[in-house]
Amino acid sequence: MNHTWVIHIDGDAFFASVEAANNPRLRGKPIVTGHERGIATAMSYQAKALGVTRGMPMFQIRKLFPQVIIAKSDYDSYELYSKRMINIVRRHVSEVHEYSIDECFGIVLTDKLEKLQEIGKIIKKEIRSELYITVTIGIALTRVLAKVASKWHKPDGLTIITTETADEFLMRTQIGAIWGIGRQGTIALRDDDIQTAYDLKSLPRELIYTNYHKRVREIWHELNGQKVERDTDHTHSKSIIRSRSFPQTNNKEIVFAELSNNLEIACKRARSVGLKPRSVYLFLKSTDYRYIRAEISLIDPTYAPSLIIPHLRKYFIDIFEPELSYKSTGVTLASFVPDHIGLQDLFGQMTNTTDHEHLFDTIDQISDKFGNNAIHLASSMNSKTRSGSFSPKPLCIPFLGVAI
DNA sequence: TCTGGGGTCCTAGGACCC
DNA sequence: TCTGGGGTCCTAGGACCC
Repeated sequence: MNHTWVIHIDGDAFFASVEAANNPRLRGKPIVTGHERGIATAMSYQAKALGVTRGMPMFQIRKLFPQVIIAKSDYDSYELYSKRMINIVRRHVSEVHEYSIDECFGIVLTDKLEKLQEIGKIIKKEIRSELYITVTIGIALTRVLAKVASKWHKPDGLTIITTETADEFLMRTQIGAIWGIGRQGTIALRDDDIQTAYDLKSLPRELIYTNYHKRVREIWHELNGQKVERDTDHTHSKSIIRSRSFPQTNNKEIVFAELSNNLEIACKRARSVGLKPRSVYLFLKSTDYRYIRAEISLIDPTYAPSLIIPHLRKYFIDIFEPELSYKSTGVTLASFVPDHIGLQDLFGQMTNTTDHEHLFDTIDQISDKFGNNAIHLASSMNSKTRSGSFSPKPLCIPFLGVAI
């Protein structure tokens, strides 16, 4: 009888590996990415071996490990490699679920362990020879178990967990290491004297159903080899968030500029995936951790920020409290409508958002050529966090604001 | 342990209605 | 008008992941 196996593919030190793949001189060297943020976002295994950790400040890395190569993040490349990696996986499995930029799940139907081994090996081989990066693969009957397997031997590993071998693996896996159980969950389960994945797996069903929430119940099933269907395909995002923190201020114009800038960038992303939001959420975070938000419902969904700005300003004025000091703002776009669906009003007229949207198509082309945010809304001018704000030579363009 | 940002999903609790 | 119960819908916020 054939079983449906889950194969989990996980890029090793993904961002750092892509840097090395793009630049052969970096291969085998200690690399850290995140130069633009001043802290390490990803490290190659060589850098990890030296003792570099996630979040470590760059100045410290430079001082302690002068041999480390510091690169700035190149998300366009990471996206590209991610797509290529998924395409290779797609050649060998019947179904692929994209999970994150460096991970995906595939489905394989077979009852032969050798076959699984073979598929795992060929995927690894093709990714290595075509992309110059390595991946770690975990195979098991469920996603949770496949994640246990891929954590087992990193980097460049291939581990299969079968029904027969599952208990050995689970006895040696701390509950906190299980996918879906975080800090709070670990505390709660430890209180019940559940220390390992095996302890959780072995609990009687009645106990799981009377004492625990949905998430733990689902994990319990998956540890027992029973698949829980859940949407892991994040190909179509349900929301686009853009937020940034900045040096604290109570200056209304500056805070609004940050908000406006976030809106512009979120809209650009929405345009790139062809999704128009119906809902726009804005939030302000104050230095005393107050979280103030508002929701805008758009009558005509649009990803032209110029059409949203007037609403944004109105709601912003409502929620802005001048006596507070702020450190962050953000914008969330949600309730998307695909942009190939033309919205018509009651009289069959196309809605009048299209002029603005065409304008932003053009702006997107200009930014592709001259860099992100070569052009931006005048309302974002005061934003300190605008990417590209270090570009030279301001250039005035009538009606649009200023391009830098 | 926190930093920092981009996401998804679930739950508790309030509002509202019958 | 109050009491009570039940259902639904929405939102804020928590938890988790990468």
